[in-house]
Amino acid sequence: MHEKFEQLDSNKKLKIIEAALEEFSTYDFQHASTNRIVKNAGIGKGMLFYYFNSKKDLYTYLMHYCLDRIYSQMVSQLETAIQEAKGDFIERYYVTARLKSEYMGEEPHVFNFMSSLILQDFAELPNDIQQKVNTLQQQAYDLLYKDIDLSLFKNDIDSEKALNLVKWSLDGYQQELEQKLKGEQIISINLKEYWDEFYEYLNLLKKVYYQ
Amino acid sequence: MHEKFEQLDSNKKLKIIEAALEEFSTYDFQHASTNRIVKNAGIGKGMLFYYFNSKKDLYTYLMHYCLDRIYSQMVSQLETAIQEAKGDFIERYYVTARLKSEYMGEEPHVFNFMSSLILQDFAELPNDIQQKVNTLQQQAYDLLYKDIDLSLFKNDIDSEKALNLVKWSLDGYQQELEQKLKGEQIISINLKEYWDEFYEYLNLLKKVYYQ
DNA sequence: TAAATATTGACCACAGTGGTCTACATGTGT
DNA sequence: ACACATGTAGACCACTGTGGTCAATATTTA
Repeated sequence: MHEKFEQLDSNKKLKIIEAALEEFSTYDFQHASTNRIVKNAGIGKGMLFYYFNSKKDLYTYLMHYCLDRIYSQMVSQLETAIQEAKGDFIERYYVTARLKSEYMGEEPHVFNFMSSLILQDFAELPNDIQQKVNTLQQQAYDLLYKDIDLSLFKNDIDSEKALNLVKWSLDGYQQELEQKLKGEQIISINLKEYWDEFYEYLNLLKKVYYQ
Repeated sequence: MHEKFEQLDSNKKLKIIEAALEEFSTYDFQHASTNRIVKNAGIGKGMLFYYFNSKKDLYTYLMHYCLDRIYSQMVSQLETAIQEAKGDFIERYYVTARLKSEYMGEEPHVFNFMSSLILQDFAELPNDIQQKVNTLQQQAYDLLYKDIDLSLFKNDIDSEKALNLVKWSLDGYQQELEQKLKGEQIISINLKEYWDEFYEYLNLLKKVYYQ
């Protein structure tokens, strides 16, 4: 299908993919512009349609590209990280959030594209894409929630609700962190500071929810 | 400036405003289409430019319209709601979240437009708009955080961090609720169920953070 | 050197743009 | 009944941008 494109020098390939991902993250399919994509990718208009049959073909390629990439990179990492956290849900969610943050730093285009994808009407996506997304979400969910040690929680609280509250708390901190980092330059010293602060919140959560 | 528009029958006025708000919530200023606005508002193209000088003029009008509306409707309600909650931060945040949800149900177009507004680069907005937004945010912040009774919290926890954790927890629940309500028809019975559940979460939060 | 392949961007027919203006409908005061 | 002001629609304008093509070239390969 895309032999010509796959045979390309990987730098050039990446540049085209990133330009396209950025365009499709910013505009929905209809309003995304192949002209802007080729301009940002630094290639002539003709090449895009030499590699891909159509705009739709490119879009479909990108969906599979991102899903496969996330799958191959995230699942194994998540597996080992969660294994280390054992049955401690707070630790589990912490390492998950941290992995997510790191991935967002490494591959922002992939991340943003996937974010905009799942915001769309799920039913409009091709079946194979829907299936891949479902599989991925199911796997992540299983890893996070299977064999949690509920005995860590205080006896007199509803542990199911407590799990949600922990989740929302850490999601909230993460969102705030993202917002902060948008404003300033990302200096790794600051970053360490933030992760330290994260850890303090973690300890507070353990203090109030665990016995 | 817009005498002709203001003199309009209020139903017609509202229909135009809502069509425009929806368009500007969906697309950024450049890609919003006056053609779609007049089509959705059910008026001829000429009328829009009879009421407003230009697309930009309409956009500016909408920003002021929404800010004034939110200001006049929210601030007083928030004031009395928070007074009832006294120094109890968890109660304060609960009533705030509830007000926000109710407003979103009543005026979704205004709400969505404002959401998309503040996601933009703040610096690009006109100065008077920036000022209005700042005033509004400051007032809401003051109402929420002034004279909180910190003695309600357990002694051995960092109350500043606890405030954030409570905030993130309730934000998280609210977001999940919104997502759920998008899927199904909004039946007021369900809605009651959700607010009851919200209250259970509230009690759990009080149990773990308050002494 | 010739053939094969990679690459470009001018070009196409067309869709959509913000905004104008003419022609007509409706109302108002006499 | 009429004249005049105001309200309204949408055809129309010049223009920008669209996805996609293709003939012309540059580059690689044999």
